[in-house]
Amino acid sequence: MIRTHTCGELRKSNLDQEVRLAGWVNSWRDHGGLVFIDLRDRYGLTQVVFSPRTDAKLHDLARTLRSEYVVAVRGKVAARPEGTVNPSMPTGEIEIAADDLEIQNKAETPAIDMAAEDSIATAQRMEWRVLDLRRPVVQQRLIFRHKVARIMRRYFDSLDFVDVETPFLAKSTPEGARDFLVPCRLNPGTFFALPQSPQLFKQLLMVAGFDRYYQIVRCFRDEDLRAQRQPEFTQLDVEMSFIGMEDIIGIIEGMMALIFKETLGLELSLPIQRMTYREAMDKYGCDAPDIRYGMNLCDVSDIAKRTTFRVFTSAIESGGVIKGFNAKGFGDLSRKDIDNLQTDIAGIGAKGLAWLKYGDEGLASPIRKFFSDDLAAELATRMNAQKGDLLLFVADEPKIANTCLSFLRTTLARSREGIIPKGIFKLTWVVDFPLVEWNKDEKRWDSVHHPFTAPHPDDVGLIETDPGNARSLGYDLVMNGVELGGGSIRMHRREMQEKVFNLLGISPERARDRFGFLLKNLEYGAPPHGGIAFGLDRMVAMLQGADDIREVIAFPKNQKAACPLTGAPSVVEPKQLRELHIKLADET
RNA sequence: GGGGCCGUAGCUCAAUUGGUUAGAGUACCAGACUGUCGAUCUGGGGGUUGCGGGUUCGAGUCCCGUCGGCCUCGCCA
Repeated sequence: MIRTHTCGELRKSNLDQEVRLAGWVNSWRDHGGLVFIDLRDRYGLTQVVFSPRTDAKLHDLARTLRSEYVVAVRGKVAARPEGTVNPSMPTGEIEIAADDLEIQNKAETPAIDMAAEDSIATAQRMEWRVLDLRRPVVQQRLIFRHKVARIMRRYFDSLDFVDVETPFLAKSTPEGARDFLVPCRLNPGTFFALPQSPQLFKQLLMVAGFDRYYQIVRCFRDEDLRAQRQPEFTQLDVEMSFIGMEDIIGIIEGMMALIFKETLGLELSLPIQRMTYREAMDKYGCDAPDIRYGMNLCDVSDIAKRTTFRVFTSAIESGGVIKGFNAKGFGDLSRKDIDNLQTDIAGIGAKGLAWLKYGDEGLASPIRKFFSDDLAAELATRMNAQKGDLLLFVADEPKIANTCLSFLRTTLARSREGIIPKGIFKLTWVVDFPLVEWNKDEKRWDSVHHPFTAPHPDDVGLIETDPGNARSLGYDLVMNGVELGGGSIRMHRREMQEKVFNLLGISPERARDRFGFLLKNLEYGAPPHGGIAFGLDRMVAMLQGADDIREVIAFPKNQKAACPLTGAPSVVEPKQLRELHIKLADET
């Protein structure tokens, strides 16, 4: 037996036991006489001491130990002498008085600082990910992830959900994100697609009568990356039959409460609050609002209309709105700061940024002269402006105004300590999403959620008369301004599904080609059903206060979707391509 | 595809207005040291300032290009 105990478990109660430990040299302290080694494994650190009095040869060998050597030691658990107890270590009351040492493997000097808490460049860490993963802080994040997944599995199992695996080699559905394609040797010229999600399969499982399904499953999307986005990521996927939105919400709230309780020891107060999509857009300008702090958006079109400021009045005349918010306490921003903000939102499409500061003599700014005193007072009251505040406004079509103001609100809130409370989690459901959204470029209606989302029963009539105002039975769970998961009740009748495909401009032929297997099966006894999918990476990262999901993925990709550790993706042998009947296009 | 930031020792960073031989901490190597635990002390090695070009008497610093990394918008049904 190489080890009898782990490096995290020995205590005073083990005194005088003869033990064997194995692990990596976390640090070494050579006193000429005594040599101290902190031995590390997944479970913790234990100090090993080598004395020349015990065995001179052993002591000499111990002096050659260096960082990250893999060693096995044998020795007796000893109480540390008075005054040398280390209270910051769980094993700090004891040490191993070594009487044997075997160097299992030497190690090159680590390329990254193994002791660093953080602040190692991400690129360095990812290139040396194996060493990085050896660091206890990094290991703990993955272990935390394991615990979350285990809680989910236990929870759904206890509620009679069945874990069913669905194919990775699936059919391409070009309607959504870009697919990763996989050529099929046996069928020249054809390709599988890696699933963007198991959406269609889980619906088919409902038709098949599985009733309650869940899966923790990898999904693939060939889109540009972000800190919150990887080309392959993990979803908790859930689908249920004979239920409505309230059933799903209830089940998920139970799950969230359990996760909070068992991982962080926090009581999540249920039910989780809800807001409509409209309310989210009105107050926060986005569909995933961060409700941990204020500075809510406010429509002041009615006031702006009565000013003599052409930018405002003409925006309203052309169907736009004037929205803004009170950047509490940001009255000390300089002209340059505000110009920078304006530059930022110009990239989103804003034509300008109007502002007023509330100073010693009330509102002041270059545009103050367009406001009568009464109007200025009305504005100040409406926006609860006080001395030291900065009022920011965007005049534009609602979508652009909302996007810009939402950006400004979050940017300013993040720029100063104390605005966003730390260490708290604020959740909200967002419901009553629109069914579809007008795509200006393609001149068509696109699904807000996906093409299988059922319309709100009260709004079915609007599909033909006023699609833009039809609500869906979709719902998102949002935490601290990030969408954790989203789902919907699906259409289980073919006629309704075809009606929506028709609205989306998906012809019967195309629908049959892409989703024929779903449509056909909907005619063979599809139960009412619905579900939800959660971004596991995101959830786990946020629960640990990490803002990059790479922190909770063992081997993540970089921003160019490449694996810095293995070098994937890479070119392949011409022979492989020939077998797949693939010829590369000439490109320079 | 658009916009922005960054690239200096293994790692984290510094280097005045463009000005002498590019520094510090840490890591590494050697020596000293029997109670350290971020050990300490003494000494040492370590650089194509990502790469290429340009401006200049002189470039880590300025300009152009390129490569790499990161952020962001588009995109992500």
